[in-house]
Amino acid sequence: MNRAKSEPKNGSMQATVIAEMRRRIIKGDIDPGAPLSEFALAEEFGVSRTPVREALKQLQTEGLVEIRPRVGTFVTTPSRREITELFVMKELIEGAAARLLAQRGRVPEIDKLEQNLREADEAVARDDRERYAELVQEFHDLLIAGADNSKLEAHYRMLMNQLAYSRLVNTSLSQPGRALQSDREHHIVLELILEKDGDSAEHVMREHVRASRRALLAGLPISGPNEKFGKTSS
Amino acid sequence: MNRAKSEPKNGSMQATVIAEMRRRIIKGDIDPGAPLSEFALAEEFGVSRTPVREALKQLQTEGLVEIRPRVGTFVTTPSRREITELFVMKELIEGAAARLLAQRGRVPEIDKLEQNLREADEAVARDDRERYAELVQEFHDLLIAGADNSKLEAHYRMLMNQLAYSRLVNTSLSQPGRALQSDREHHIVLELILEKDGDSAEHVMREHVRASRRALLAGLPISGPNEKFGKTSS
DNA sequence: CCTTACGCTCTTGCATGGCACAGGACGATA
DNA sequence: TATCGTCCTGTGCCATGCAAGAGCGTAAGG
Repeated sequence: MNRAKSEPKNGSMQATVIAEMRRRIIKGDIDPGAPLSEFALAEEFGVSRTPVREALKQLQTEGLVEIRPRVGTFVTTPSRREITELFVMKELIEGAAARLLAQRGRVPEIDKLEQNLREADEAVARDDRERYAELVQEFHDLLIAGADNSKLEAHYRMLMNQLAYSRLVNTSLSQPGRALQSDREHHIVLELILEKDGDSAEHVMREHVRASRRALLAGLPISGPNEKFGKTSS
Repeated sequence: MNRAKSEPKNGSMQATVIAEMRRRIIKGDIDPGAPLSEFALAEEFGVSRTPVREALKQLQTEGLVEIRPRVGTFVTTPSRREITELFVMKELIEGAAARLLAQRGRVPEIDKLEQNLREADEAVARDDRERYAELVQEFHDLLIAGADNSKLEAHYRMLMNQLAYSRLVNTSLSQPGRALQSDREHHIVLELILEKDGDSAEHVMREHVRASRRALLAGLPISGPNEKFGKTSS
C-alpha cells in the first residue's frame, strides 16, 4: 500500500472516514447536493469501497447524506422548512439543558460558563466576531454538558450536525447588533441558572434560540431550499 | 439452512435485516446483552455477512446494539440512569408536541385524538388493559404526528426504539389505578389543546410523562444488570 | 422535426475470501 | 499449587469480483 501518509492506522479506517467526511460536510467543504462517489472516496482515502460504503451508510442515519439506491450518494440539503424544524428541536433541547443545569446547583460547568461570558464580553467590546462565534458555540456546548444527560447530548450533537451550525452561526452574527444582543441574553440565562430558577432559565433560553433563528433566517440570502443548481443547460 | 422462506426479494436485503432485527430487539425476542454473531445472522437470513454487518452498524447508531471492536456485537441494555435520561427526552418532545399541536388549531389529528379518547374511556371501563395500552401508544403517536414536525418525529421514533417502549408500557399500566389516572391526564391535555393553550398543554403533558415514568420505575422489579423475564404473551 | 426505443456506462448492492486482533484454554515451569 | 507464556478459536475488518438497476445519449422510425 502506497498510502503510508498521515492516515492514522490506529482505529478502524471507517471511523477515520466517517470523522473526516462529517467534518467536511459540516464545515461546508463539500457543496450541499453534491454527489459522493464510493469509488472516488475509496481512492482518496487509500482504502477499498467497503469501509467507505459503511461510513456513508452511517452518515445517512445521522442525516448528513442521502443514499439513493443504485443512483448515488448525495450531501443532504436541508430545506428552509427543515431548518425551522431543527431550530424547534434546538430550542427544546437547549431550554431543557438550562433547566436541568439550574436544578443541579453549582457544578464545574457553571464556572466555565462565567469564564466564557467574561471572554465573550471582551470579544464583543473588540467587535471580534470570529472569536465571539467560537465562544457562542462553547457557551452552548457547556450548557449541554452541564445538563449531565448523555441522551440529551447525543440528540443535540446529531441536531447540530444536521444544521451544519458552525457554518450558520456566522451568518446569524453578521446581523448588526446581534452579537451584543446575544451576549446579553446569555448573561440573563446564566443569571437565572445561578438563582436556580430553572423555569425562567428554560423560558429565556428558548426565546434566545428563537431570536437566534430569526437573525439567521434574516441573514440567509435566498430561500432556495431545493435549488438544483443547474447543469449549465446546453 | 432454512432458506426459501418469505424473504422478500423486492427491497434491499439489508433493509429487511435492519427492520427484522429492530423488531426483535424492541419486541424483546432477543435478551438484552446477548451477543449477535454476524455469521449466524448471515446464515439465518440466507445472505452474506456484508449486509448483516451494515445493518448492525446502522442499528448501532440508532442505539439498539453495541459493537465492541474485535470482540462482538451485543444488544444494548439501558441502565436505570439511561432510562431516566430517555424519559427526560420523552417529556421534552411530547410536551413540545402538545404545544405545537395546540398552536396549529383544528387539524385532522384532533378528531382522531377525540375518537381515541372515547375508545380509551371504554377500555378503561372494561378494565381492558391490553386494548388501553394500544390506545395509549396511538394517543402519543397522534400527538407527535399532529405536531407536524418531521425532525421531532424522527427523534421521537429513535427514542422510543431505545426505550423498547412497547415492552415497558405494560409494566407502567400494571400499577393499580394507573390506567384511570393516565386516561384522565390525556383528557386534560386534549382539552387544553382544544383551548389553544399551548403553554398549559405542554406543562400538563410533561407532568403526565413524569407520572408515567414514576409508575414505570415503581413497577420495574430491580435494577439488576439484565433481567431476562419470560414473554408475557397472553 | 419530433418521438420512441435501444444500449452503453456509471452507480450501488451483494458474495466471497483473506487478515489481524481479542479472549480464553491449556500446558510448562518455578 | 500458582503463575506465566503460548496457541487456538471466534470475531470484526477489509479487499476484490460479479450482478443488477438507473440515467442518459444516440440513433432509428414515424
